[in-house]
Amino acid sequence: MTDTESGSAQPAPQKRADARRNQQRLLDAAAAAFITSGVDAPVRDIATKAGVGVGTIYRHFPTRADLIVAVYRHQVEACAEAGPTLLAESSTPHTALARWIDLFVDFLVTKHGLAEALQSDDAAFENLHPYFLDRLVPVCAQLLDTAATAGEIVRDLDAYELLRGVGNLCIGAGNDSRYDARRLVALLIAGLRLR
Amino acid sequence: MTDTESGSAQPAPQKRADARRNQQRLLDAAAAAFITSGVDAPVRDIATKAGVGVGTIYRHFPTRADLIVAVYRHQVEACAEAGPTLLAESSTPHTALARWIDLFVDFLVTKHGLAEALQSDDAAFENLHPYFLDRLVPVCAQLLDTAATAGEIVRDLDAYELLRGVGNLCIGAGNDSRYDARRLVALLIAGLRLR
DNA sequence: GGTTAAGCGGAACCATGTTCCGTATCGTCT
DNA sequence: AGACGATACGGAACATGGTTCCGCTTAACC
Repeated sequence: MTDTESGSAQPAPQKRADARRNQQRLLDAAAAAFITSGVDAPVRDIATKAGVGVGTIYRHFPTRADLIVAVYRHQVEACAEAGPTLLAESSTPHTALARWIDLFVDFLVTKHGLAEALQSDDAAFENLHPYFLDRLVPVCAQLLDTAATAGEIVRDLDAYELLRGVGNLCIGAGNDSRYDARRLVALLIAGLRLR
Repeated sequence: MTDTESGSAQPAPQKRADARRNQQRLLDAAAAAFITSGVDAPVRDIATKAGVGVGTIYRHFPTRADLIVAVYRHQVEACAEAGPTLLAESSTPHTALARWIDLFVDFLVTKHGLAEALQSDDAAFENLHPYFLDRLVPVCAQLLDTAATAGEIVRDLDAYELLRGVGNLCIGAGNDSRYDARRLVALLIAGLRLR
């Protein structure tokens, strides 16, 4: 699926074996660290866990966002691909939209601190926006548009704004039993409905 | 209103003049710094702007939250007091609720980074939650309860959750013209309505 | 085995928050 | 006025975490 190896022509000079090995170790260590300490686990910790020096982490993943993207790429892809599927399988476009948003929320609340990072304007996370947005906004837009065309929801909200809103609502879910992000997201989606 | 001076008895030994002067300077400098650099403006910057040493800032405001609270206390009070007033003046409880939430949103989006800080689990901001919540949750609860009793909105959402949700939605407003927190908050409030 | 460039490690540097203590100043008492 | 103790001050020193850089290692190829 990705553009690594077996590509069209020459531009893949095949990295050295130790480089590939270290990259994998870093991904594993980062995934583990993200679970225990959240997505802003100290760089040194991740490097130590992977048994490499800090320099190596920066060589493979220049910014923290690159590392996060690499770790979660599969899941984001899965979420993106679920959009059309749900649209085909659900009884109404609004149902599909609601279910898809559920997937998105699940993804965010299970990754400690990811929602925060996504909204943060910290330079380290800057590349996170483009990646998530490029991949998910079109999917969400299609769901919104289909539902709007079916006359189920209001028209004047674009996918970007909705995704950011949902992402924002997910901030701090998980840390606080009195706050249930899913319920608020559900209210937001309910607010979209035409009455 | 506050419990400073002219109190009941002995426990106010009257601070030294330079201490009071520095405290005021710090408040002014912090207010200015918060506008230009957000609520996490570097401690040293604020101290320099106020013409004092960093030690002085910590003596007067042990945590950043204390400083933020001191700077914005008036406005939080005003917001809290507006609750009953709106309830008395508005045509319906739901209108009062919507207007009050508007005030709250206005407050948050005009203070660069305050919404972020409010939701952050950073230890430095820990005292921010109690203050805001103690002051505003009861007000919001009364608005919610009145509207629910009037049969205008759903019952199963408590004030804490709503305020956190609205606070979350305000994160990053102001930095991004494509994201309009007010619109999403309005949708959320719309989602509360019984239909 | 010899050569070379990709890759590595981690010391060093920078930015920030936080603590601590020697010194300066205030307020008061004589 | 002068002295004295308590209060408050400043900023150096320390802690933490991100980021850079360069001398050394080693995989890959001849």
